[in-house]
Amino acid sequence: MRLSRYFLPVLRDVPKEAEIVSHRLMLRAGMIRQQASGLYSWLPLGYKVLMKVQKIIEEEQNRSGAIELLMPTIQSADLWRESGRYDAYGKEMLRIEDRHEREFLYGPTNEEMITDIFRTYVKSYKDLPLNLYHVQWKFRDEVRPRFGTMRSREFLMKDAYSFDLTKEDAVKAYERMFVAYLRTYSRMGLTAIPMRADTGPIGGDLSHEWIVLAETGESAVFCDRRLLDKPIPPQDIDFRGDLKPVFDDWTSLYAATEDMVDMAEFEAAVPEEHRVSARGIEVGHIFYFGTKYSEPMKATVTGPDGKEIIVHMGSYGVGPTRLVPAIIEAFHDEAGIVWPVSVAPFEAVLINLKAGDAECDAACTKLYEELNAAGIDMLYDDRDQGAGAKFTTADLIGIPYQLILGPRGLKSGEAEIKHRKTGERETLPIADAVARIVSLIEPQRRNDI
RNA sequence: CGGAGUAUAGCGCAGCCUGGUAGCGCACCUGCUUCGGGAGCAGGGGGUCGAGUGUUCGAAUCACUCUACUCCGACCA
Repeated sequence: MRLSRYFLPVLRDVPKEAEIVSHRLMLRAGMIRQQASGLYSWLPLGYKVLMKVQKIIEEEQNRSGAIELLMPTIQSADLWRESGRYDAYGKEMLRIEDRHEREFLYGPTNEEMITDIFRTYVKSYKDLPLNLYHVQWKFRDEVRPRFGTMRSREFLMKDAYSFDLTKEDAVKAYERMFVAYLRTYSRMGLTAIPMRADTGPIGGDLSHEWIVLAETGESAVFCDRRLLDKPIPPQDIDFRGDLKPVFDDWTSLYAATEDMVDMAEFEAAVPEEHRVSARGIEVGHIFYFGTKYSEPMKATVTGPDGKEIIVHMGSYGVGPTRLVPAIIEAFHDEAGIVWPVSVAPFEAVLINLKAGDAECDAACTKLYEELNAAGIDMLYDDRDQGAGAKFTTADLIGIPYQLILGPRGLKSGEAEIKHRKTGERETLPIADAVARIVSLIEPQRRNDI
């Protein structure tokens, strides 16, 4: 993408409403625009990151055996009356009436709707296990939206729903999602720790919140430091095999949020030198809730013995629109965002230090085309601007690698590569630049971890 | 929902107390010169001062009402 033809409204001044660093940086980097309290437009740069995050989530869901579909944002009130949640949900649910005065709502979650789909089509135990998911906008009318898209009213969420014949099978489904989540966060460069969680209004008795440690986190968390270095299950892990050892390994070490923590238990379970008490951002939540919805909504299958069996369900949520700021909270410095390659809006930026100079333009255009051809997601800063402005923009929007070329380098036949994360700079022959950029980026795409 | 604030150009702000032609920086447009860490000079465009009502000869400024937004707290599958 040529920056001169892109839409990137970066801000020099920080809008005063933004308090936390990710919100400030998302506004300054031209990623989002607030349209009303808790409602945001995703501008091109932000949208690009959001879609990369979504893609990783989808890839890992698919790998684990979950199947993607898409349900509407607007749901019928009748469906929610069946589960009893229409009245129970309260003011957080945005209720809507259509022209025929029928009652609808903007979905805050989709347990009812997916259960309806399931009960319509799935009749035999032979069709289980089944895990259906979608990535769709949700609306929860939060009393106090804040922190930009971290806690917005409209937000994007991947929600998966598992259906199994028995609790034992449902726990296996839970373990598959558990492993998928470990891999999902890891591919985004995040260290997310599963913590025992309260099941809340959704109900059930097995639940984990996924927490990224960050100073600006909304809740206090307590865990064992050894969780931070645990290896992530590999790409070729067998999702049809026994995942209990992985689950047990991760859940054997203490980790709990402030709602669930018992300090005496924490201190007994974790040697002092391994204790971490910090703040964290919730970036996902998974539940097993048994027959809470399947029973009132009559989601049953016929079992091997011909008897009707109520299915056991779980739901598994992760929010791309919250993950983007969470990643920024984890990866930034004084100059701006420092994206991990796997979710960076562009993998590298080519900085033409003297746009308008015929030789510089020609050399940069050639590099740009070669990098595109090599499959690098490139931004080319061809604007007629001073070098300083270009460096500042590149740093702010956090592109992992800056390939810098100007008249001076052109004369000596050398280009420069700046590593955004470390600040390290390397000078190399222009002819080697493309191969070098490729060799830096490819191992960090994390498609293969 | 309790408490505290804010609202003036795209963004950041001054002006308000003490009523009298709406300003500054950045951004934007034109021209020239620049070009390795947010360039310089000159010229230029852009505003129902959040909305309404009132007081007044005259309201961004004073009074009242409303709305939006932010922060702290409570809340947060």
